[in-house]
Amino acid sequence: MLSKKTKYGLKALSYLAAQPDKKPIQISEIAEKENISQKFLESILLSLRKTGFLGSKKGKGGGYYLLRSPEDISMTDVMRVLEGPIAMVPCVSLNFYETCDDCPDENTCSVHKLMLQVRDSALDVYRNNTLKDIIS
Amino acid sequence: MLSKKTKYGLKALSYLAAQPDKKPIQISEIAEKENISQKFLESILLSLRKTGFLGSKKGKGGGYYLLRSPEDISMTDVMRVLEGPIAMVPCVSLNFYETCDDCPDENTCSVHKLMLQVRDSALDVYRNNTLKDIIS
DNA sequence: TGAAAACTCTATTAAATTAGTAGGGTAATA
DNA sequence: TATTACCCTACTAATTTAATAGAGTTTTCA
Repeated sequence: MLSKKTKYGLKALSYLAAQPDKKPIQISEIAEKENISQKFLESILLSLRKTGFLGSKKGKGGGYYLLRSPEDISMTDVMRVLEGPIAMVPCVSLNFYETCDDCPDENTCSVHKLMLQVRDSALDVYRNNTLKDIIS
Repeated sequence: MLSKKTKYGLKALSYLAAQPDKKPIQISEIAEKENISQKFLESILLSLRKTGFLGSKKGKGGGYYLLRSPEDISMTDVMRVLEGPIAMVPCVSLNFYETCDDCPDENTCSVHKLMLQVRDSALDVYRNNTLKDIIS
């Protein structure tokens, strides 16, 4: 299941991408328009800023804004930051790989085999979608 | 993330599918060979029996066995029983559909748009894999 | 220059889910 | 008829999620 954090993060990014210009948008505006708890959204936007997706401006007239164009923001990167691993098991994860302690051999593991395909198909989708693709 | 229930369920089904004949296999044997807590596995096998994947035989020489051939068991059905919805959000689920209470319009929702593709790609994988496919 | 606006950070918590554990009960077979 | 093995209910510890609270800091503009 997609976490609320990811869902809200995607909505916030989409909201910013849909703006006509690059002016900073206040957290309160995004929270209200997208029906998100403001405090929760605060922490999500903060993590998107720390990972290079958003910039922020303090003080009056401040807020958050996209650092790159929507067509340059891949869903692969966004999902990894917000949701974590794309793989459903660590033993097929590209960026968060871990061995299964209960599994003697990955190569003969049926779960491994299936989840590898699921990961690849999900990656395909994320790689073929930028922020621009999902807002139009 | 894939739940342990699903992981163990898949492993148990694979173990049964890999048997040379259709003799009942005891829970204790599967639990030991696949490194699964026996009591936990009990509850998983029970749910697979109730949903028509497994049969069981009581008494001495009893155990669990597949009711259908591995090539007739689709991963789509197995995943829905073990893991639940294949979709990552209820608003794109075929079998467990629910509206989002925070979302005014599905058709313009970027999350909806992305997750629809992810669901379809996952479904493709599950539909193209039977139990036989993942054990060989 | 100072007050308001807006971001930043830490800590806490309530609810839900997961992954088991415990223990008794029931049915079938040799 | 005793043993084997499935069946069922209830409980619980750990983890994660989704906030909530509240204080603090920085920037801007009048």
